[in-house]
Amino acid sequence: MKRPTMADIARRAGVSKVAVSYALNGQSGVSDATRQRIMAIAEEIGWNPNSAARALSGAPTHTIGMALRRPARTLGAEPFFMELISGVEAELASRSYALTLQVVADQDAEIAVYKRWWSERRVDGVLVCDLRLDDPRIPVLEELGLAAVVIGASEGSGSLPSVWSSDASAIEEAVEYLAALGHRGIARVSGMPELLHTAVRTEAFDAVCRRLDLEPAVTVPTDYSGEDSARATRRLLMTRNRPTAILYDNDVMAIAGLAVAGEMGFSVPEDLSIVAWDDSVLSQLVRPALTAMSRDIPAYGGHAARMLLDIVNGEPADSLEDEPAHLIPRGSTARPKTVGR
Amino acid sequence: MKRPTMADIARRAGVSKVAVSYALNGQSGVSDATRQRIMAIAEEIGWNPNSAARALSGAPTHTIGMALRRPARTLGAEPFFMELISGVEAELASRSYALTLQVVADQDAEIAVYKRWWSERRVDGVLVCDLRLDDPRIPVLEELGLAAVVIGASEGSGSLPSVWSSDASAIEEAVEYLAALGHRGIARVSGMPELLHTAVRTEAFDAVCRRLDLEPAVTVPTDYSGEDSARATRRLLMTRNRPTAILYDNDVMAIAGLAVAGEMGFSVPEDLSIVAWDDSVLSQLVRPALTAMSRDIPAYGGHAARMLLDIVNGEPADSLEDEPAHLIPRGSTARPKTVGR
DNA sequence: TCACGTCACTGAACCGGGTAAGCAAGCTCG
DNA sequence: CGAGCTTGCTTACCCGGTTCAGTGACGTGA
Repeated sequence: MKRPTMADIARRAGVSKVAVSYALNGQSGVSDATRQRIMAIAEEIGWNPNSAARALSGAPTHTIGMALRRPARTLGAEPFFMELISGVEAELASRSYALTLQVVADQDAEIAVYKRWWSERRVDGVLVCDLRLDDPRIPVLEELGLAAVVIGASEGSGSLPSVWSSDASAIEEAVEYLAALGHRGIARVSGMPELLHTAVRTEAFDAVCRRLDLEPAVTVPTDYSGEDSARATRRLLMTRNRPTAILYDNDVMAIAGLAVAGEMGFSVPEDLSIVAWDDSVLSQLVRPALTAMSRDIPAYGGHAARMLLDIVNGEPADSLEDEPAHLIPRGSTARPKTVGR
Repeated sequence: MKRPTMADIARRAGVSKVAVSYALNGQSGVSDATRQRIMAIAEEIGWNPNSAARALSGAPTHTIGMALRRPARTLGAEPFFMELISGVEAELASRSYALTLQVVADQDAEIAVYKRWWSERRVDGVLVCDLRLDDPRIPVLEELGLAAVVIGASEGSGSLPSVWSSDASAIEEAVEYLAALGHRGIARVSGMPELLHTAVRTEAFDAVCRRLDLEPAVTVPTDYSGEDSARATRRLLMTRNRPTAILYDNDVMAIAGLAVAGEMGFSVPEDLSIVAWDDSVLSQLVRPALTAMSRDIPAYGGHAARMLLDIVNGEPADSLEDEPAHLIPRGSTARPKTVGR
C-alpha cells in the first residue's frame, strides 16, 4: 500500500502542494472553501505527515529520548525506574509525544547516543538520570545544545534545569521518626556512592544522626540490587553492636532486607525496624508492610517530561523542586524492644 | 552548534557529496585513498547521518514501536511488562535499534497509532501484545503491510508471525503438581477474559481438572490488578467449600492474594497453597516465597524483537514456540492439612 | 591504433515536507 | 480613477541524504 502524500492531495484538489500545506497547517493563504475541500480529501485518503520529511525541514520530531545506563535485563526489576517511565509516558501520551528508550552499557556509550540522536535529529530532547559527581554528560549536552532535563539532582546539572526533591529532608524525617520511637543505632543500606543523590543522602544521614546525638551513622553501599542488600543486611545484623533500625535506599533492597532478618531469626518490627526509600505496591503487600519514604514517582517523571516539553517548545524553564518523600508508617517500624519496656 | 552534513565533508575533501555518500556507505565508486580521506574527515568533524534525510529516501529508521494499551501509571506496577520490555531492549540495543513506546487509551487509539507510525514512516515494525478474540488490529496491520510480530498467541494472529509459549502445558503442570500434593479443590484468579491467552488458560484449566477428576474448576476473572485479586481471593476464601489451592494469573495478584490470606487468618501454605503465574524477584522475596510458573520473560521479549528485526531485514520468519513456563516449587505450596495427616 | 571497458567521480533529480517571494484579481480609499 | 492593500494562490528553492545516468581519463586487447 502506497503512503499518500501532499502531492496526491494537491492533484486531487487541483491546487498546488503549497496550498495543501497551508490548508493542513492552519495557515492563512487559502480560502475557507479550499481548506475544507483539502482537509476532506486528506481525511478520505488517510494522509498523515511523513515525519522524516517534516524533520528534514527542521520541524520537531515529537519524540523525546532516554538513554538508560544499566543492564537491560535488570530494568524490569526496578519499580522506581518503571514508575518513572510510566509517569513520563503519561505526560507524553497526553501531548502525543513518543518516548524512545535506548539501553546503553556505559557512560561513553550514553554520550555517543546523545551525539547520535542530536546529529540524526532523532529526538527533540532528552531526560537525564542518575547524575554523578562532575558528570561528563552535562558539558556534552550543553555544547550540543540538545534540550535536556536532569532528573533528581539539585546541583551539578550545570545550565540544564532539573526536577528534584529534597533527599535531605526526607532522610531527616525518617531518622527523626525512628529516633522518636527510641532507636539509637540506625544503619543505612545505600545505593552506589558515586551517584550524586546517594552522596546527598549520606551526608544528610550523617548530619541528622549527629544532631540527634545518635550512634555514629553507618552507611553500607551496594549496587541497589536485592542480592547486594541481603549481603549488607546480613553483615549489619551480625555485628556485635547491631542496629535496631535500617534505612534502605530503595524498596527492592528493603524487601530483601526483610527476608534476611526473617532468616536470621530477627522479627520485624520487634527486633528490627525497617524503612524503605521509595514506596511501591509491593512494599505494601509484604508482611509486615513496609514503612516507606513515599513519593509520587510517576508525577515526578511527569513533571520532568512537562518541563522538557516546555523547553522544546521554546518556553524558558527553571529547575523545579518537587515534593520531598514523606514517611508512611506501616508495620515494619516500632519501638525497639530494649527501650519499649 | 551546527550539525555537520555530507556537504561539509565534501567541501573539505574537495569532492562532490555523492563521492562522500559512496565512501561512507562502503559502496564502490571511490578510490580507497579518497575513501580513507573522507572517512577521516567525517570522524574528525563528528558527522552522523541525519536519520530524517535517510528515512526520506526510503531507508529504515532503526526504530521499532510498541503501543501499550493500559493506563500509563499502572505500567510501572507490572513486572511482566517491564521484564518483557527489558528483554526487547536488550536485543534491540545489541543491534543499535531504539524502541519507541506509546501509551494509548483504547483499541481505536492503538490502531490510529499504527496508521500514523506507518504513514509517518516512524518505525520499521511493531510488536503487538495482548491479542483478543478476532482482534481488529491484525487486519489493519496486514493491510498496511507494516512489519509486525505478535507476542503471546499461537493462533488468531492471521498472517503475522508470533512468539508464544504453551499456556496449556504450564497450567497442566501446575494443576498436576497441586493434585499430586493432595489438593482437590483448586481455584484460579485469572486476568481479563477477553484476552486470548486468558481464554486458552481457562480452557486448559477446566480440561485438566476434569481429567484429574478434581472438583469443578472455578476461575474468577479480574483486571490483573492487586486490588481486584484481593477482592477475588476474599470471595473465594469465604465460600463454604473453599479451595485449598489458588492459581493466580500473575505475580502481583498472587502477592495480593497472599496478603489477604494472612489477613483472614489462613496461613500459607498450611491452609492455602498459592501458585503464581510468572515469576519475579518479588515473588522470591515475600515470605513464604511463592511457588511460581516461571519463564524467562526477557528472553521471550528478546525472541520477539529478534524475529521482528529479521522480518524488517527481509528475512522470512515463522512463528516460534518458546519454552513453556515451568513450575518452581517454593514455600507457598504444601500438602493440604486435611490430607496431610 | 582504435574500440571497448573499467575506474573514479560528478550533475541532476528525487524523497515529502517546509518557507519566502511573487503575482494576479478584487477591494478600499484618497 | 489609480495607488495600495488584502486575498488566494503559484513558482522556486531548501532540508540532507540516495540513486541514476552520465563523463572524462586511463588501461587493455585485437
